Amino acid sequence: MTESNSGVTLADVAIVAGVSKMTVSNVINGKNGMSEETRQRVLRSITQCGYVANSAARVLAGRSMNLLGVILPQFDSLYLNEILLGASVAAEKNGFDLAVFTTSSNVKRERERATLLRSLADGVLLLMPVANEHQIFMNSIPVVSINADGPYTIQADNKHGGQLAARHLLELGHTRIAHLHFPTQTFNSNHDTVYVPREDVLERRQGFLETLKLAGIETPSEYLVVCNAVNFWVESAAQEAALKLLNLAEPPTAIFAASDEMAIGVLAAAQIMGLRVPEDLSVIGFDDAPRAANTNPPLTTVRQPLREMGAAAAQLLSNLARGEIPTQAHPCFPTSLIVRSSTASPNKLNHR
Amino acid sequence: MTESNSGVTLADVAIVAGVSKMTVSNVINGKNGMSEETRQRVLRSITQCGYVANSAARVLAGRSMNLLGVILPQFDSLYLNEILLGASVAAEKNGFDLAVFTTSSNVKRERERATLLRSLADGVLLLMPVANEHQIFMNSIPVVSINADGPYTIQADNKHGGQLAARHLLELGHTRIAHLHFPTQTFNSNHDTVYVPREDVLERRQGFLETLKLAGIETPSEYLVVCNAVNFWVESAAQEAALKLLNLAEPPTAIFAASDEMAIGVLAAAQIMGLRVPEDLSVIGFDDAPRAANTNPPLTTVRQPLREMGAAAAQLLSNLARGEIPTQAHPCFPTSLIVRSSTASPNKLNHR
DNA sequence: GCCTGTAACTTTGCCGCTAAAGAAATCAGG
DNA sequence: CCTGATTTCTTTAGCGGCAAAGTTACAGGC
Repeated sequence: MTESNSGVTLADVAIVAGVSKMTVSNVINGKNGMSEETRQRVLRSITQCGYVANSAARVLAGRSMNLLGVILPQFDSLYLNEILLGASVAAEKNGFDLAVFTTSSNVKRERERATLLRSLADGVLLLMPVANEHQIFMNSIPVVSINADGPYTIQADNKHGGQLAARHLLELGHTRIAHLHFPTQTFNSNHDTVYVPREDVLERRQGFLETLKLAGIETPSEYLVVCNAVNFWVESAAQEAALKLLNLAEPPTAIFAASDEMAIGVLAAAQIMGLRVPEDLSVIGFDDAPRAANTNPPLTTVRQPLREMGAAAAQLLSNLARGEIPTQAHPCFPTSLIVRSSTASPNKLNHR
Repeated sequence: MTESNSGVTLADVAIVAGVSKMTVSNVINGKNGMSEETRQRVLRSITQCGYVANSAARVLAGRSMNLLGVILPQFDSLYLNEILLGASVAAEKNGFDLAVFTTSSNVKRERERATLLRSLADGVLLLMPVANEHQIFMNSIPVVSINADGPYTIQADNKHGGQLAARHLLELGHTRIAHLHFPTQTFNSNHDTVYVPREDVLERRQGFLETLKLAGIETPSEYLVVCNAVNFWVESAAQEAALKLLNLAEPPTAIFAASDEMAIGVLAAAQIMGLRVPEDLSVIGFDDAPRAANTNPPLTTVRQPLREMGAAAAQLLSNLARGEIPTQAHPCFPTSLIVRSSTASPNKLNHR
């Protein structure tokens, strides 16, 4: 019934239906100005030819695809996944669909995807970009970032988050507290020279260090470890880093991991070392990813409302795409402490 | 430095550089045939104007974007996530990037996205489609599906998976075994009439039931429950279904859930009922999603190698996109039993 | 019978880019 | 010095749509 449609265009359908291209176009787009008989004939011809519109041509001719683009490095991140979930729900509510592009943290690909979306989407959500892509979108479509810089951003109160973690461990009586964090610049798999500082990482660390300092605790440099998560194997990177920490002459009694995935790596390291959590080692994560509640033991963590933030980003983008001017360009979401079972007072007996 | 680039086209850059559009195009695309001096002048003009190419126009003019499209209902599925992970790695290895589109299980959106990708991507990975979108892609770009029908598919041995689950529970001595499964047709949020049977669900169930039957066990209809996962809240749907099962006059001593997410819902139901797993109730899942190892207790499950399957799909698509003819159009991956701690022999004393 | 209005189309032109063919200038060889 | 090859560009045409303006044909009013 349906014919080959490889190169079927409006023109082909028009010939079959015995009308002009324009009439076919009008039928497809639900305009009126043609007789019911013609409309039916055109519709029949469309099915007969197996016509499918060419989106590139449509876009070029000025139509919107009701698309919000998302650019992110990879899918294997609980953090990004939660944001994505929130964003997709909010986008749908606003009549937009999400088009998600991965870059593998490669500047060239990131740029290509940004270029593509610039002419295709009605707005872009830029997540953990490697380079500064804002100029690509300048004056074309709106861009929203999360926990990063830009004209429109959704922030979590990362500094407060760092403070919460530090305060919690201090209150439990810890004094030897280490911190695993992400690189303070974006990772770039392309060996180019484009790097962007990661404000969220810096602020989180700053809040943490400041709070310890106020309590009179100076954090030694070997207690501050960067987990260089090449290809996003954060868990194993954190595990390795934690093993080194725990083998120090003066090992920490508590570790503040910059993400729940890192914290899971730390839990694994503790198990390898035969340390009980929280008796021998307290572990606190960041994000409150869904898995955090199911770890063994359940993870104490600093929650940032990622779904809400993702939803807020999509909502902001939708508004901007419709030409509305938002009241807030940089909304900041609160972080909060979720106490579960991976933190406790340090076991004095077990100090080695 | 960089000017507004909202409507900057090749023509504008050409005027600034004092050359023709074609020369600018050639510079951008790394062709030769112009003097080094001209090339530099053009490059300078491009930066000066803040020119960014229009992808829609490029595509329309016949360029490939090196894109593999993925169409899926939503992001909140461990199953889809694992596939996505495998696919993105394999796609990158082949020089393609992934463009992932969500449909919210809405036929209209699904069709729109298919239409878009048809003219944009070099191949499409169709995951859990609501309707049969294959004709949209006919003779345009290759399509690969996973655990579904189509000209090219990646399959898991679902039937064998069902058999494995049944056999394992039988060997433990269970005779009252229930099965929670997905709807046997695709879910459609649009209230249209397009439905597609889900072969994977059917085969899984069939393998399960047949094995029980061979052991002389006839499964009563109230032991076969469909979890109608509207909006993909599979966990809570499964929890509810499990509660009903456990409140039957003759409750099952084991439940085979069609996915790990469902199994997690069952675990929650058991906890609510005050039943110990596996002492009072055995639970077996399907998929071997990453979370399965971290549940409480760790979940016995039937593994299907989702990452490998995703990777195989992307690899197959890459080959097809390059015009190669694959040796296998329907590779089938083995399923295997992963025994953890959520299954045990039924506790005779505890039979109520 | 002439003018006006409207329904039902068609024609033209352009969106921004690229492949292919054309043209002008330079250079080598006989 | 003429011819043919080479380099360095330019022109033309077309990808597949859509908006806007143009063209019929026919009905109705004066």
